[in-house]
Amino acid sequence: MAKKYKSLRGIRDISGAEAAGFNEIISKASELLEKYGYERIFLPVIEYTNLFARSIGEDTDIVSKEMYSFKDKKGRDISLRPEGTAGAVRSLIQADQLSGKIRRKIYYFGPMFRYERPQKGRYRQFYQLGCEVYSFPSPYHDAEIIEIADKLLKLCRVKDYSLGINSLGCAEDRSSYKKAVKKKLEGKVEKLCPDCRRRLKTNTLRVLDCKNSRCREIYQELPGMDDFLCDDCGDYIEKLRQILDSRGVKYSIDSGLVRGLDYYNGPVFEFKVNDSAVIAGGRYNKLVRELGGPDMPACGWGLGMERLVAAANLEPASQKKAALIKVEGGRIETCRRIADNLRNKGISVSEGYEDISTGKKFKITDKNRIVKVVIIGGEEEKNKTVTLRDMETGKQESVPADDVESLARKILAKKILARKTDV
RNA sequence: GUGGAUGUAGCUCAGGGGCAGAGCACCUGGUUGUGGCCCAGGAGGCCGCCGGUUCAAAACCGGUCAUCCACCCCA
Repeated sequence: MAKKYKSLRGIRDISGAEAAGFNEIISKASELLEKYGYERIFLPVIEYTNLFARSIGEDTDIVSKEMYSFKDKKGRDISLRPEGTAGAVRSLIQADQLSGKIRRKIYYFGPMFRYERPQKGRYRQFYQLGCEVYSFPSPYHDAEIIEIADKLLKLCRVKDYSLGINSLGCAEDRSSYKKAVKKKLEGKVEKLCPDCRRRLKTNTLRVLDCKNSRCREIYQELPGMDDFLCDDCGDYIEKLRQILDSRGVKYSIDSGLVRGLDYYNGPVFEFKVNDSAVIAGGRYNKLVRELGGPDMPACGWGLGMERLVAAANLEPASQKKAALIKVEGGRIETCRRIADNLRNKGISVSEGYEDISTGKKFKITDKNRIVKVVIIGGEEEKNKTVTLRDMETGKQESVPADDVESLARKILAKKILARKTDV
């Protein structure tokens, strides 16, 4: 037997209930976002590596150790995108969509790639849905994307999620805060965990996110970021809080929330379920400029599909389904005509023309959890009728073949329940 | 990148140096115009891969790859 091929490490196939969940979340999210004026864009999954290095930050873990990078046939350094924002900004600048525009709102969905050890809710190829607003900085925009995220989680019936908010301030605020943190910790470096000792040098603010209890104790004494915010940044986050309060969005201030991408400044936020971030984002006012575009502030978030599907309580997809079974004496033309008639009525119809026993056809129908079956055979052809069978009750009735209305009504009539308990 | 657990049939797993196993699923027939239940039969495996120890390895040892979990980090 030939060798069986396997998918790459951390790269999975998504099918069945999970795939249905993806479908449903995408349709809920895009409907919601479009109501707010966001337009979908489709972006490439590969870009030049330096786009990500420049935007996300050379020293971040994502760029320094988690990028799926390689050389193409001409030796160019390219990477599979680890997130969506860099490509979105690149695309808008390239098409000159930002200069002179007052506002631009976009959303995207697709696979992202990070070369990490796979774990629960974390894969090398994973899917993100994200949205972004490019416009003058107004806390109403920050509030809007947070509100949309909140609504989406509610639409997906996610239970027990929490929203944390923080302000990273502007570059000046951050650098004075960093200095203060370093100074305060100077004499205590030996007491910190090895990770924090490293972070202190490479990515100072990340120490605040440490889970180590001894580190946390030490950090209790640190001043908060909010003490270092300039008036503008302080007013901005305050205004955002007021707007969220007035819209009934619940949140808490989380001064340890620092984010792993360098391009953020100002407000940042995370929606968490069981300590795992499901939707996270913030403001990035300097990014467009950094990537060669005009001075265009922006904010946005990204959503982890695998994590959201796992946390969501979605209704099973609507079950407007029927199967069509041709038995001895039935004509394929008749079956096709009736199947199409029903499809025009919004019913999903699967036809089975395999040359197998009738029992087998019913068995397949049962396996596919289809409850309503339209049977067409010699008897029906002669009487110009079809037989409609309910697989749950076992009852059958005869319906005129071309009375599409009544046939469709009967198929949709009873809400189809889950299959009799599999005992 | 670090640590732990686990790789045996499609799935869930048992076994433990000497015949490759169970349940579920699958296929055929009983019943070629009727599924589930029942009965009878069947198919399916280099026991993850490579090497070592041994008369003999699925089992013991080493390596490797993969999966899961935790850490790091992140969505």
